[in-house]
Amino acid sequence: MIDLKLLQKDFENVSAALMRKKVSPELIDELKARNEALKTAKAAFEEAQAAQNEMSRLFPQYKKEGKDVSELKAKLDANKARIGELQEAQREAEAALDALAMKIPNMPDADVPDGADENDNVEIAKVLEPRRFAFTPKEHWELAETNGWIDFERGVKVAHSRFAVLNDMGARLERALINFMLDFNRERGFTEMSVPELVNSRALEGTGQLPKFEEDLYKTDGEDLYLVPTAEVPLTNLFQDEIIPEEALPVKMTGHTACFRKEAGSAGRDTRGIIRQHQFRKVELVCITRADDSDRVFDEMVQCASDLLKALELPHRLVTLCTGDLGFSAAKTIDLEVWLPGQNTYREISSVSNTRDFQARRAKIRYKEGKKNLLAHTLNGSSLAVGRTMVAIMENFQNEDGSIEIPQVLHKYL
RNA sequence: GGACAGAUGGCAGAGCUGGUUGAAUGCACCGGUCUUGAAAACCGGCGAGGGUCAUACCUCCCAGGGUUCGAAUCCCUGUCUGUCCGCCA
Repeated sequence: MIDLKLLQKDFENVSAALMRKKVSPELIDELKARNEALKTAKAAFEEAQAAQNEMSRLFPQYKKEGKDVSELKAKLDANKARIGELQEAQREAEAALDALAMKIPNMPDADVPDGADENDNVEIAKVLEPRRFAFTPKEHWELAETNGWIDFERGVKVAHSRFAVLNDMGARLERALINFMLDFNRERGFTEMSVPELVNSRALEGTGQLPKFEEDLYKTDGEDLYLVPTAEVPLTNLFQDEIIPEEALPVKMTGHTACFRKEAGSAGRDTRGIIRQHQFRKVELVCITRADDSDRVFDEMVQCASDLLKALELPHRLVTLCTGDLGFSAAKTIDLEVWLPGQNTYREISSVSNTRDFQARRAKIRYKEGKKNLLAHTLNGSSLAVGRTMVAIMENFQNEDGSIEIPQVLHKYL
């Protein structure tokens, strides 16, 4: 959630930032008005309550002195009714504000480029030269088929479209990649975690998937549990409602989960292959930092993901997302796009975001600095989407006969 | 799934015959005295959110509702935890 105090104090700049993320001026005005309405309602309610408390305190005194309490009681009864009304009004104001505020995205950082969509993202670096092929490189689904690594039909049979089965070497490669990535991250100081893959709505609100993006989530029937769309949700929310001692920061975690997404709104996109599945595995990085340390940790995470690709000998580029492509919770995001020779293009394989205190305010993640409790900064980044990494390996390491080499670093994992 | 017990500040643990109790006490932690230094001892501080220039003031003793002038304390519902039984990877 954005800082409503800041909105009140520095309306010009906050609204300008929100408008860069395409929040309408009307909505921003409404947010401000509702915030002020709540303040007014709260003041009235608390005033009536203070009066009630004060009068109530007279009660034991009166009794001790043997005085008649009936008049006092009448006054209290009258005020009590008023309190009820004022409380109701306060609650309504609060609910109205909340409903709106929870759907307002984070403010982009000042250095995030303006832009309408992904075409306006800004490339900041290229790492490794794409290999030159003496033949026309094939796309991964063709390679997967000839090598017998992926069974698309049977995935659909047991589940639904956009589900696939990995056979034999495909399954082993997936497992090898997960192990390799987790080890790689661990060596860089990230603590390996294994977390629930079903989470409650409070957690999803904390990281920003709810209330706005419910249609993208798989929900269990009759229970407040959703399948995780990313390990970011359980990992970040591990610290909800906590005040972390300063010396424990930064918290650096890595974990692997399956991720489940309905992909609502992407009908027809990437229907072939395993680029866009309802279920995929991902190794994630999540960090919680002091407010003044998140930029440094952000760079560290980007570097970590890039080095991982480098270790796998996969050419890629780093791209800063423009305001139009930035996610709901992110203040800044750098995508890593891997080169896919079969598709002759770069495709997203990792995405590292700094949400600043946006998620921390929702999930109440704080840290202690001296005597003060401050909102932490939370960051998340894929250490790499495993399925897309397999796609990248297939396409970049293919031979003319359709066989596939395995990157050197994975040999000991297979 | 059945039966019983419980949920209080960072932890432990009182209070639960309803009224300055936001909450005793111990530990931990922070500051100070003492000490060559450390420990011990002693003194002081020490939950969170809102509000205010700062006070005042309001809220929070799992959550929600109720009784009452007044609830951590009584009643109801839910959630979670523990123990025993059943079931099970």
